[in-house]
Amino acid sequence: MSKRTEPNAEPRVPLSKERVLGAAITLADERGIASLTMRKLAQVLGVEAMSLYYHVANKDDILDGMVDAVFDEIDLPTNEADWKTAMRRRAISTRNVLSLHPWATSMMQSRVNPGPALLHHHDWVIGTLREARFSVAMAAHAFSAMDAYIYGFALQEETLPFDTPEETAAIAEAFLEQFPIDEYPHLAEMTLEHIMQPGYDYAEEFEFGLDLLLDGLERVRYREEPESLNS
Amino acid sequence: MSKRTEPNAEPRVPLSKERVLGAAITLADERGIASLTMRKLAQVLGVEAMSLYYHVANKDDILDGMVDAVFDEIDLPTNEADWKTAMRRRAISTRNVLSLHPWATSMMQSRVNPGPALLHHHDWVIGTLREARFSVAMAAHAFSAMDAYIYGFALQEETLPFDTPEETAAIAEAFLEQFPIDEYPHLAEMTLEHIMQPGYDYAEEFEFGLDLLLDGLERVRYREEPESLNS
DNA sequence: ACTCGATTCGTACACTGTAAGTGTGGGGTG
DNA sequence: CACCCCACACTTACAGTGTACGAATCGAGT
Repeated sequence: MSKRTEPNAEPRVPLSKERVLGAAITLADERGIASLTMRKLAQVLGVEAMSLYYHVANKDDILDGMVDAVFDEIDLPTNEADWKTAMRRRAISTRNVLSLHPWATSMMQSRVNPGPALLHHHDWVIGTLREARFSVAMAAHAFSAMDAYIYGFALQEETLPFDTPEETAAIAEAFLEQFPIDEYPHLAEMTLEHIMQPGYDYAEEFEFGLDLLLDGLERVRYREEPESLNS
Repeated sequence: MSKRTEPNAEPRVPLSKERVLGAAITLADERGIASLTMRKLAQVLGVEAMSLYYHVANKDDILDGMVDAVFDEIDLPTNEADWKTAMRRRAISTRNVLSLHPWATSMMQSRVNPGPALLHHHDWVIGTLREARFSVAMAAHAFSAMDAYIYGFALQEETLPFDTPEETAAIAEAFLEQFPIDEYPHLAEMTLEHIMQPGYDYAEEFEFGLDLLLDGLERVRYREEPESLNS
């Protein structure tokens, strides 16, 4: 008791919703979303748990804010003539952001209260498609397809038990020793001949599927109804 | 005290891992994954929480088992001549299964210990692609792209705040009243002209993106390296 | 110096997963 | 028939969670 008026104490930055959200994101990034508890978050901020509730309604409010902050990190290129290039850059930026904040992937779609960054992001995507002469219906289809792929890929990546190519090979090897190879021959083949090969990097898969989708969208761009894709 | 030897009592089915997993899945389906606690699960089974631990190592063990049970529900067509039809049916079945068990989507990729159903599933997918003369590398790309899309779509669908088209329109309307339309004109346009239109059903989006991907894969089927997709 | 609103904190409660130890009842053996 | 045994179920306990409620403290304006 008595750290009252020490002159050289911290400048005593007061708490704020922004500081709380920033600390929450850092904590989730570094220690995982499971470690994000009100008490630990307060500790990081040099404060008691209940103090947070003055700036934040409840934990869900924090999660909503974190998601919107992540949306805000996504790069939305301006003055990009080509819709495909714009979408490609947006997709790649989204994946980069999500791999910086792995906990976010499964939350990005699920938070109920959309924040301003989410709304702006969605508006930008739809607007870019519309300017490229996608019909409203087609833009909706394209948006849905692209984002399903982007978030699905991030979900897979997030939950992969390895981070680097070297780690991948090591885990694949350990995996092969454990399980009955002859029962799963194709899985074994792929593990041996592909995943364990030097230079394999799962992250490179992303652009393959992305370009598949974008090229497909280019083909149906002026179509009103999807109907038959086999031209 | 004293329900000892009542003749007409329940047949006294003993617990088992299968019964525990079954009850866990039912509970998660009906009340949400957040309601799946050891105590509630035990209660459903007419038992105390700690009794579960005789049949199950811990809660993670239950989650692993649930995921594998869900994989087992996915329909893997046999004797299907066409790889594309086989993959299409597998994808649609997966989506159906995931919409029956919404909690599963974000867990399917993340559980660390793969069960037999997961291994068999993956082996079947890779095998089907290999038989269709996809190279190992191409099969890996195709697998990754398809599953990213499937799980990403399920993730979006899971977390949509509405279940039926009518509900969708109602929520979209309520949404429009709340937010500054002129700040997000494209979002507003899509909401008004597309989502709120009678007959709109988000579920129909699935096959659009799926066919985009499958047609794209058909085009690159015999290619060794993805490189340039624009033929 | 005093007050008063803006912040922060202490205590408490219901709920979580699960470690460790205590029964118990039905089937196999004598 | 009595016995025992052990697979199974239960009791108790603990550390950790989010947060309701009310008290304490700070700092700026008079």
